[in-house]
Parts: sequence; C-alpha cells; structure tokens
Amino acid sequence: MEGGMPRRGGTAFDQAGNMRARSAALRDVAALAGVSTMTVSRTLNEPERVRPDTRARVLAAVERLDYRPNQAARQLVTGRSGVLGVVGVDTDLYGPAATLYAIERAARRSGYAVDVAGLGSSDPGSIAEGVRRLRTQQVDGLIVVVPHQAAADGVRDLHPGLPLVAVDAGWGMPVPVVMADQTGGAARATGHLLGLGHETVWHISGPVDWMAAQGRIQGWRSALQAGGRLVPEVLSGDWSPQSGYRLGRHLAGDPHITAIFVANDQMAVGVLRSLHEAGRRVPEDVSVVGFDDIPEAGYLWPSLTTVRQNFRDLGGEAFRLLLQRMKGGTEESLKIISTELVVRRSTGRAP
Amino acid sequence: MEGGMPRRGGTAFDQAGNMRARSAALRDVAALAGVSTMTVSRTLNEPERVRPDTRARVLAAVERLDYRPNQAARQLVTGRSGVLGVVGVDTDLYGPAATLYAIERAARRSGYAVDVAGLGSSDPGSIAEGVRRLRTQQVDGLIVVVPHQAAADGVRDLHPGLPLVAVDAGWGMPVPVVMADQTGGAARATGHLLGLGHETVWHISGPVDWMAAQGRIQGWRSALQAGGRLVPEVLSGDWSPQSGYRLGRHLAGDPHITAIFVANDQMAVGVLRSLHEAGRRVPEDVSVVGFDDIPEAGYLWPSLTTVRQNFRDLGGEAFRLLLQRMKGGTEESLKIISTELVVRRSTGRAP
DNA sequence: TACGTTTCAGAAAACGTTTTATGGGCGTTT
DNA sequence: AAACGCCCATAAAACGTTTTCTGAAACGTA
Repeated sequence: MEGGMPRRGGTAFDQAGNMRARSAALRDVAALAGVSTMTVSRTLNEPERVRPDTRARVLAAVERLDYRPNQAARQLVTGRSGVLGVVGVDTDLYGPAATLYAIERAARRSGYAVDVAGLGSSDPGSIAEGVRRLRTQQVDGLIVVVPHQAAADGVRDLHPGLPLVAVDAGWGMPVPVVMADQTGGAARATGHLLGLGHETVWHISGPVDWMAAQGRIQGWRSALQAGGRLVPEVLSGDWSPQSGYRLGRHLAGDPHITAIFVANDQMAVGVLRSLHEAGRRVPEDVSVVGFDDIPEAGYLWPSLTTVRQNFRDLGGEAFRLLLQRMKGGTEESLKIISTELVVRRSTGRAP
Repeated sequence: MEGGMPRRGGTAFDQAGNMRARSAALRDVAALAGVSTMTVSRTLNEPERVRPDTRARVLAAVERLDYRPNQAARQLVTGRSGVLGVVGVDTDLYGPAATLYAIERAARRSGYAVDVAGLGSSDPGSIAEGVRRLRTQQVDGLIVVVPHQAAADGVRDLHPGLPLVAVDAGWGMPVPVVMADQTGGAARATGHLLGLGHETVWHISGPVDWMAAQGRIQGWRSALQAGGRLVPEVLSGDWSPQSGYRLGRHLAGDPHITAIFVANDQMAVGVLRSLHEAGRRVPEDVSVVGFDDIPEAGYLWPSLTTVRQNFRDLGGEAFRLLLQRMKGGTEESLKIISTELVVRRSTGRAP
C-alpha cells in the first residue's frame, strides 16, 4: 500500500475514482459553504442564532450535498438517541397490535423513532431480556406492553435509570401505568345483562395470568355480587376463537344458561358458533357480550354487543406519560382509559 | 465554577458524590481488569484471540461493572448500526400486522433490532419520508411493506445505497420483492367455485390501488376466462367489514348470483351478514370464499372457505432476502410465497 | 470617538468504540 | 546461540457530531 491519502479532510473518492464514496458529513457542508462545522451545526439546530445570509448559504450546501446528520455521532455526544423502545408480546392479537401502532404514531409526531422488541414468551426473564436488548440500542425511554402477570412482576425488577411506562400492567407497580378500565367495562357488561332480566351471567375468561383477564373477571364478579347473584364457575380460554368454541359448547348444552360474558370478541365468535350449532338462538335464548370491539364485531350474525377499548388513546397516553417522565416530570403515575359498552343485537331480554 | 475535574479518565462521581453517574465504559472495564481498552474490545468481539486467563479477568470486570457496549460509539466507527428499518402502513389490518411481527421475529433471531416507521398515508412522498426517517436512524437495511400501487411507485425513486427489500410491491421493481401468490390463490378460489357448478363468480375486491387487490382481481378474472365464463363487474370495497356488508347487500338482492369471491376475510364477514339479512342461505343458496384465513375464519357461521396466506413465511423470507443483500449477495430478487385454499362450509354445490 | 454590550462565528476538546500499526515475549528452527 | 515467526497485547488515530470556550465584529450609548 503506497502511502495512502489522509482520511480526514480529503475529498471522498472510492476505489474507482468516483466521488462520494462516503456520505456527506458536517465537514463537507462546512467546506462547501465556506464556514466552520460549528456554524453548520448551529444552523441546523438553532437557526435563529445564525445570520440569515450565512444560514442561506449553509442550507444551500446542505441541500446540494443531500446532507443528513449522523445520528450515531450526535448521540455519542448528547447521550440522547431519539429512539423509544417498545417491548411487547409477539402476537397477532388485535389489541396489542393496535396499541403498538398508536404508540408509534404518537412518537412519530414528536419526532421520536420507535424500536420494537417482540417477546417469544413473557416470563420475567424474557421481558428483562427484551429490555436489555433495547437498552443496548440506547433508547431514551421504554414502553412495556406486557399484559401478563408474570411479566408485570418482571417489570418490578427492571434496572432503573431509564424512563419507563407500562401498559396494562395492573396496579401497584413502581412505574407509571396506563391501562384500560377492564373492571368497569366488565361490570357494565354484566350489569347490562342483569338489567335485561337474566338470572346470572356466565363468564368465559382469558388466560388468568393476563392482567386484562383478571380485571374482567373481577368486574364481572363484583357486578354479580352487587346484584346478589350466584357467581358461576369461571371458564378460562386462551383468547382464541377455538377456545371460545370449545368452552361455548359446554355452556350451550345447559338450558338454564341464558347470558354469557366473553372476555374478548375473538372468543365470542367461537361462542356464537357453538350456540348456533346447538340450536340455541342469540339473543332469543342466550345473550352474549364480548370485549374489545374488533372491526368485525358489528357485522357478525347477530351483531355483537361488546365493550369497546380505545387502543389509540391507550397508546397515545402511554407515550404522553413517557414523554413526561423523560422530561423529569413525575405528576401522573396511573392513567385509566375508559371503556364503553356498545349494545348491539347479541343481547336481549331473558327468555 | 472552580476548575472542574478532567472528564476523561477520572472516576465518575455525580453531584452528590456517589459513584457511577455515567455508566461504565470500555475504559473503566480496562482499568479494573488491568488491561488496555483494546483487549476488552477483543475479548468481547473475538474471544478466541485473547488468552484464557486475561479473558476471564476481563469478563469478571465486565460483569462487575454491568458493562454494556455503547452502540452509538461502535456504530460511529463501524458504520453498522445493527438496526433494520421497516416502513409500513399504519393500520389495524391483520395482514400487515402479522407481517411486521414475523419480520421482527426473524430479525431478532439474527441479532438485529427493528425500527418501525408507520405511514399516515402511502403516497410516494409519504413513503419517501418514512424511508428518510429511517435512514436518519442509520439503519443497515430496509424492508418496505407498502401494499399500495402508489407506494410501489415511490419505491422506484428511492435513494439507493441501502439494501432494501419490498414486500407485496408487485412485479418489475428495481428491488427484490417478496409477495404472496395472490393471483394463484384467487384463481384457485374461483376455480373451486366453478368446480362446484356455479355459472360464474362475483368478486368484491379491495381498494384497486392495493397491489394485493389487483393480484386477486387478476387471478379471479383469468380463472373465469379460462373457464369461458362471463366476467361480472368488480365491486370494490376498502377491506372493512362495513364495506363488505354494503356491497354484499347489492349482490344479495340478485337471485342469479350464487357465488362470491371476497378479497379478504373481514369483508367476507360483512358479506355473510348481508346474505343472512336477505334470507339467502350460505352455502345452500350462495357460496362465499374469503382471503387471508384470519383466526376467526374457521369459527364464523358458517365457517369460511378462504385462501390462507402465510404471513410468517412472508416476513421471514423478506428478512432472509434483505440479509442476503446486506451481505452483498444478489441471487434472488423475487420470492413468491404460496397460498393455500382452505375449504370449509361456506361453499357448496350450485343450487 | 471611545467604551461596553451584544451578536455571530470559530477552535479545540470530548463522547466511546474499532481500525491500523507497532512492540514485546516466547517457542521453534537452523 | 542467534534469527525468525507467532501470539498476545498496546498505542494512537479515526468516526461525526455537540459542548464549551474564546475571539472578532457590529451595535448602541455616553
């Protein structure tokens, strides 16, 4: 190798002799505009502090070279990456996906990028692993969407020193939490059915290690108890239509059962099906309420009475709280997103 | 301010006098282990090139200080960030969400982080903007999940110089493309209906500016033409159950229509509903086929015959192709993921 | 005109890692 | 016993930005 040219300050050529092997740096812009790198940096970050004509010259150079600041270099000195991490379960479920999109949208509006880390499972170890991955990426803040009890426990043990907000993690966490009003929604759903004259309401729940499942069970139970009703045994599914179908078949066989509150709409689809197969009409013989209000809910046959969760608000609030923490604020530490009962045709008066 | 201590090399104290205001750097580990920073770096990156006893000492120090490499610094010198960008439409639709998760999973397995950029709309400008955002984040490669025609056009104009793979973008792109076999799936669905004795098959499509919608229209049309059948006018929806319902009502009124191929399962839900309301039985009077095989499909009433897309494969292949490109390979440039007709109870012999 | 104040721009150091080049110790070969 | 390699470890430079400090010019006022 003969000598080699100095790397710093020289015009960039690639092996073939073409210009621009490496992309433009601050230095290149500065040279073209005839100013120092600092002036370029300032022009970009605090434009008002540089004289209009200088600014114009710099911006022209930026434009001409298609200059894009190197985030890594900036981050190295500022300590901020402009990236937010989102840890979530790796699932097709409507809720988590919708929440993720809402977070991303809110973050983007504020100029943050979003790094996602999916989790195969969600034991405390696995969630710690996800957090570790994102910390390695130097994220400025973290939103943990971990609806499992175990995961929530994992959140407690997390390394501090990084702003963090949990979504759906239940009460009593050492970090700010945003969650939908599962309990209230479930109670309203149950109350609605009781109000229609049903003796009691059966419940098909989600996996009991999910916070949301627990909240819905609790709301359902307390509504029954408030009305002095018998609290039937909880049937526990896994959120899938298939599990709804399977458990629904049990219930369909018992003619005394006239009202079912299902913990999510997907399982409700399976329940509706099992009732159809058993020849029990909805809502004439049996009333069904779901949870989530997935887009299909209003177009099932019959259309599904359900509890709507506003995932967009959920994600938006999670981001807002995180931003607050990142700025050092600490006012709010729990935000409950209200849920809404949407009455459609799958519920009717008790037979 | 009195003097101030030198920042470099000094032990880190915060204002209160506690240690570890800043997190451990290579230098700190090196000091503790009694070696140079380079030895630490090598221990972490090429462990076999350092003597076992030294290695042990270094690793102990790493452990003790809870050292995590600073990605920004590493990236600054290597030019690699270890981050992949995924730009996608900002939607709740099952397909895109499932694809994103599949990509994330595959990337994670290979040690890459994933940065997502949602798009409000997907005109060429908006997609260029999304790509720009991710380039700023110094991603090592880019997967563009942009099912719109307009977006696909936008991909053509993208800045080169960054490995890029498009998902669902159609043929003839200047970049590698991974897509599901929309056309074949639609043709099989249509052929299935014709095989059951139906005169012809009506089609409710997705928005015609979506590549997937175009592919399915084309498959449906060619299957009809191959059978010498009349090709009815295409009714175009927006993927939502509501639009399926609205368009379904038109078709439900015409007793000559006995077979409908719907471009996705969500719209099919709306179609089923409109048929029920009109008193037309499925499959006795009308047969319906959907597309996607969403989890609910098998539990609708009647269960829905549909074309299954393997989104996991789609995402996995997209990542594989991208990795290939990032390594400089250029063998494959088009990968078609096969689709599969799943026959259930919503299709039957022509009346 | 001289002085103090403000505004604008530049120089140098620093962020934490890897790349490249160099040096010392040790075993093997003649 | 000297010379040659090889392995292991180190020193210094470089990546591209911002922070901090310093200087010069421009402005207003006395």
